[in-house]
Amino acid sequence: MEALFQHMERYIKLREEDKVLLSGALSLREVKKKEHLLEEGRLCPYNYFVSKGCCRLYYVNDKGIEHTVQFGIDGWWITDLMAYVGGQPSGYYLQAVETGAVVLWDRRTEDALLQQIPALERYFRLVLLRSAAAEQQRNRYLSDFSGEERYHHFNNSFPEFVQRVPQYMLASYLGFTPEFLSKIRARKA
Amino acid sequence: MEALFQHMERYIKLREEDKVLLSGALSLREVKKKEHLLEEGRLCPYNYFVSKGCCRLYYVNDKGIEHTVQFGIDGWWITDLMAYVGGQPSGYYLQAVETGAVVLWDRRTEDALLQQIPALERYFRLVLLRSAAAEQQRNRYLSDFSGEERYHHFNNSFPEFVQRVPQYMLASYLGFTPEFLSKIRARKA
DNA sequence: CGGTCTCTTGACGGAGTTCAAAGCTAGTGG
DNA sequence: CCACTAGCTTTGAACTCCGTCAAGAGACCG
Repeated sequence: MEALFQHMERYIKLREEDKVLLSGALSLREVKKKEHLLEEGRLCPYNYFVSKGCCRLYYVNDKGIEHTVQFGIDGWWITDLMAYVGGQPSGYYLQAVETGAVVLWDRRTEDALLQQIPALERYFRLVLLRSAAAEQQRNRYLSDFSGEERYHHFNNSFPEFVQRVPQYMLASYLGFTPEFLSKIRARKA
Repeated sequence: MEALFQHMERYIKLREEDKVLLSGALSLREVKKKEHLLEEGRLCPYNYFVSKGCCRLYYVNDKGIEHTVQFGIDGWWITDLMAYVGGQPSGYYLQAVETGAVVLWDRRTEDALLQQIPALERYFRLVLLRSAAAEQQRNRYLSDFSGEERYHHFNNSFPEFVQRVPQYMLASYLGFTPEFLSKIRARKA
């Protein structure tokens, strides 16, 4: 929870009473490695702030193949936005990649909190601005680079992160099969 | 400009004085077909509201191939978010696909306007929420469907829009070459 | 240890690209 | 209002990246 306050204070000022309000309204949830926070077909009234550890958002296509669409590490928000906004059943799974903790932001208490702490409107606007910008960037990498280029680029940009996740998750995030990732690595060695 | 007010009023209430403030701070710009609002290498201190017509955001890769990353029709915001947020030179082009008009939202007057009309924080939060959700959706289509499936899906979803844009733009948006689009169409006929 | 994930390796196949050339369309100026 | 040109679309052949399938080798956890 403290991690969330710190994150918020990078963008807005929080008074002590705001923190009290937030502490009362939000809940911190510990998650074990591989545990699911959301599964396909369920409603998703939450936005998740990764306080500690690492989560991933993925879906399973009709051939049974997993596709990771987002990793969320410490200090990122992550959720199925369509299901969060629209209230329909989700088409995604949200899973803890590592043991850690998330803060649950509940859509059903969102309006009340935003009224009591108007600065949060600004906070979420800025957070969304950055995540939309990141998505735009990711789209560009996915469409412009070859699989091998994406791997090397990602590997150079986040060398420590690559060690933290299994290769099949990384492959599905980078948009190719685990077999192909294995072949890239064999070439480079 | 009136189109923008209507869009804002779908999410928040605007007082007459707010509209006066906005009218003074924002500018409406007419654009001719094929005209560029932003070019690679330039700064991008604007967010663009498409008031009438259709714009597209694209980049050119090192082989000289254009990739359309977003279409913005009436009632959508469109810009290079990285360059807008970060203030670096843009890596994108923003071009009018049809003759029309856009409203320019200037980052340099953003803070002042948001202070004078706090409800706008909420408006932009909700707009960004929806556009981030749309990007998440688009990512899924791009990674999970074959080129041919994407074409048919898009064609069924937006049959009237497909008529409005040249095929090479559509192909680059759907993630394949104009030649391939031509072959899909030949198969179906 | 034993079983279940995870990673590697190789042969084959297919979706989509590249290159080149020809046909078509639409905008522009005379 | 027609003719010309530049840009857009079509078509085909060769090629490539990467997926699929299958089988085996590690690696991790109870």
